[in-house]
Amino acid sequence: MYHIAIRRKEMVMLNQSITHSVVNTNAPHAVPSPVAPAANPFAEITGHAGLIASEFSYKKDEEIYGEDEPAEYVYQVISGAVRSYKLLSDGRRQIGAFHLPGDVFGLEFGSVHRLAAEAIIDTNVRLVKRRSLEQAAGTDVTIARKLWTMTAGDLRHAEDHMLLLGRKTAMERVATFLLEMDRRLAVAGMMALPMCRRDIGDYLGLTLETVSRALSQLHSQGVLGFSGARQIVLRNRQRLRSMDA
Amino acid sequence: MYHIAIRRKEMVMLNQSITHSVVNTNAPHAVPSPVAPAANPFAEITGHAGLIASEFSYKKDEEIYGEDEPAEYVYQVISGAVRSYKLLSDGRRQIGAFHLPGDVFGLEFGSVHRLAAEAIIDTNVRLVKRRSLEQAAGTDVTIARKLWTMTAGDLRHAEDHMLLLGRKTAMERVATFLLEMDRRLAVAGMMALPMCRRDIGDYLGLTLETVSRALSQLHSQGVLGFSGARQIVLRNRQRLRSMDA
DNA sequence: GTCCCCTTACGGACATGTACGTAGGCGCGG
DNA sequence: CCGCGCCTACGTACATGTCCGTAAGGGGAC
Repeated sequence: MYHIAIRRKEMVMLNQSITHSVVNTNAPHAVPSPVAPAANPFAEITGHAGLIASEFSYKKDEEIYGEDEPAEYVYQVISGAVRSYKLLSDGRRQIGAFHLPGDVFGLEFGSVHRLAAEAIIDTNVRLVKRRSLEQAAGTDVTIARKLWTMTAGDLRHAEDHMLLLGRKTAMERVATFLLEMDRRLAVAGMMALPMCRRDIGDYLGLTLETVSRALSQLHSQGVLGFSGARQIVLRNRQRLRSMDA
Repeated sequence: MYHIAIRRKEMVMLNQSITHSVVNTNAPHAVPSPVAPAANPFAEITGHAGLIASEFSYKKDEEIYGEDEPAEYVYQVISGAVRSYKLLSDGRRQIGAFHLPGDVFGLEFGSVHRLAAEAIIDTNVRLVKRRSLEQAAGTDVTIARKLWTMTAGDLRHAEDHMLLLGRKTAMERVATFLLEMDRRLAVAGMMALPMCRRDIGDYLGLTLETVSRALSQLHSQGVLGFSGARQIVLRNRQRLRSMDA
């Protein structure tokens, strides 16, 4: 099951490479990109180097790549959401990052992916071959710098997240999470979370029950409001910031 | 106190820059470098770009740079040990990494240090100006690639550490720590830890007491032996690996 | 010899895990 | 088009456990 999904992806992507389409609108579920080209690191890179970018779609909970799989492509979320995670042998999971529209993910320095990636909801991505990027970086300092920038951005997030996982209380973690998501995906003061409580827990190093309890407590204190479990309005960001250690 | 220490460092480093000494043996506590030039990322870079590398010394517990301070220099440990950490407002601390002889630290993509750094014991470092590295990277793709490599290495460690902090038990964390230190600083099957139990705890997201309890338990099980609290011999690495989730 | 660090014991707190009740979404059938 | 029922996800309560915090004693390093 695992391997079948991979195999299918590779075949389609091969076709896309053969057609050399800059944007393959024949890809299943392809949609127009809502990402502004000006603020788009992918566009900057492909523009500079004339790289071929394809598009692809993943259904909810579909694996994009596995841990320790060869890193053939670098991805950018067009629409939807992606989780990057590591697993322990008994199934315990740590989500290292959520990737939202505009985010680049799957960029590796080495030859394999250090984390696995799955679509949280139906997701469209743009992708380029890692080899192409590496080659371009070998001759163009601007590209090389861009790759460094993106890895450094991931490192910054990881450093902040280590502090959260190692030293923050459950309530502080949830407050941090809400402020991060508010910053990254709030529209008109409201955010529509794509991920379930378990994903949030595995991101924050908590159980889904602890996340649920913390959110309920914040709700009863009037710090946030719900419109369904995943539609959240922050009513008191200052209060939330003061909770975030 | 905090600012006085910084001021003194900056003044001495300024002198070193003025003298343009490649290796300033007049720096306090300077010692010959035990780092092999061939496997030395600093030597690779400075060799390529003809950068000026100075040396400097820090006493036990001395601050090397603070969180959010301008990142003027990039460092390499010659001898001793360094901890990089973040603090919460109430003093809770998360150590993100230990830097041992040969390790490069303090490399930032942005203009400020995202973590603070302190000498764990008396420590000698080699350092180069960040601006020089950036300039060299702007013209030399090899340098640019090297910088990316180092940041990517830090990211890999951070990703592994997020899994530890978010999902491993106390015993698993200590087992992971012991195997990491064994790999990085064991000589003749024995390791001499430079850091105290509190540092270990703040690295692993535990208290020093929990670390102590775990080590005692491993000792009573014959997995490790002590020659003083910080001299440890691993007697059963396989057993330890099986404990590391 | 002195001091700091480490160890160890005990009580307690926070988060967990289990269990169960509930609500909302979706498909199916009418 | 509407209503029903199933299913997944979410909320809540209680018992448990792991880890923490305090405190006191011991040992090694300088």
